[in-house]
Amino acid sequence: MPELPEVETMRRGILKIVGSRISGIALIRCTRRPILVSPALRRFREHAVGHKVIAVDRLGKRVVVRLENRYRIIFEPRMTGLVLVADPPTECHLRFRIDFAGGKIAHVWYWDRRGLGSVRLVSDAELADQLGRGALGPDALSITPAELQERLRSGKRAIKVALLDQRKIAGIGNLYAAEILHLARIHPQRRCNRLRASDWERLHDCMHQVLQKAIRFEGSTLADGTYRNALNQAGGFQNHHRVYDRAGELCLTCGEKPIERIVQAQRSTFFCGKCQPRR
DNA sequence: ATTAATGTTCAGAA
DNA sequence: TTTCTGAACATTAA
Repeated sequence: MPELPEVETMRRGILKIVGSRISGIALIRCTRRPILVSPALRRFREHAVGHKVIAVDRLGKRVVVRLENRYRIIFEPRMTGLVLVADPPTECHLRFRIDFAGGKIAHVWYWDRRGLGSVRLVSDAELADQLGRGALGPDALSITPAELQERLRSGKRAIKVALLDQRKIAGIGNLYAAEILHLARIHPQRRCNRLRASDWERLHDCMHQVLQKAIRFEGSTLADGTYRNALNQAGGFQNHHRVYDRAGELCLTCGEKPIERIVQAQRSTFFCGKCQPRR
């Protein structure tokens, strides 16, 4: 499930489209519900086709393709979406295609098995408006320690749940929340308003370490094998998970207690009771 | 054959 | 204001 490191890997995988001109757009109807409806498709044809890409950015868990005309194409993969430049995992869940003229990359594909994700075209103004309303908090890789503390500290929620709130901080999902809290030695059920300044500092530092390392390994491809990079290759960070999906196995850090699994906000949480003490 | 589980986001409710 | 719940979806495991 693409989180910040996976989406960052997708972004890097299509960086070579910068400077190329979009020559066409194709909607691929692979299931009863298309990823776009026809007004959106018309908008794409009107404002994206014929225009050059000037940058590829990332906003939390979204890939943002910036065009010369102040429009942006936003890929939001959610659970099973992939942004590809070649070889989809299967033909049958291809949803959308962008064609480029005169560059190294001829096509960018959007593939999505479950179809919960989206591809949207928004103007700079619309995006600024959404961000202005606080739809997304600061990105987990650019947020400062002070900002992190300021935005989360007053809440009563468990820190694990708060880290998943994209309006507070953008980019962290279920897997990386578990890994970050384990490295930071913070129990996932500790309430935000009970964390001390030193906890916030450590949390910020560990968040950076975990995310950067995961990006270096091009993200995590779990047992279901869904996540792939833009070249349809598996990531490697799953081999470095210390708690995620390891319930019952001995903690790799202390070697003394088995990893526990609990449910918070209807999602699995994994942690070590010894390395991540309550309080 | 059916049911649960998976995890992200959003709408709507508490 | 903040937090919580259920729905959207497709596929697999039990």
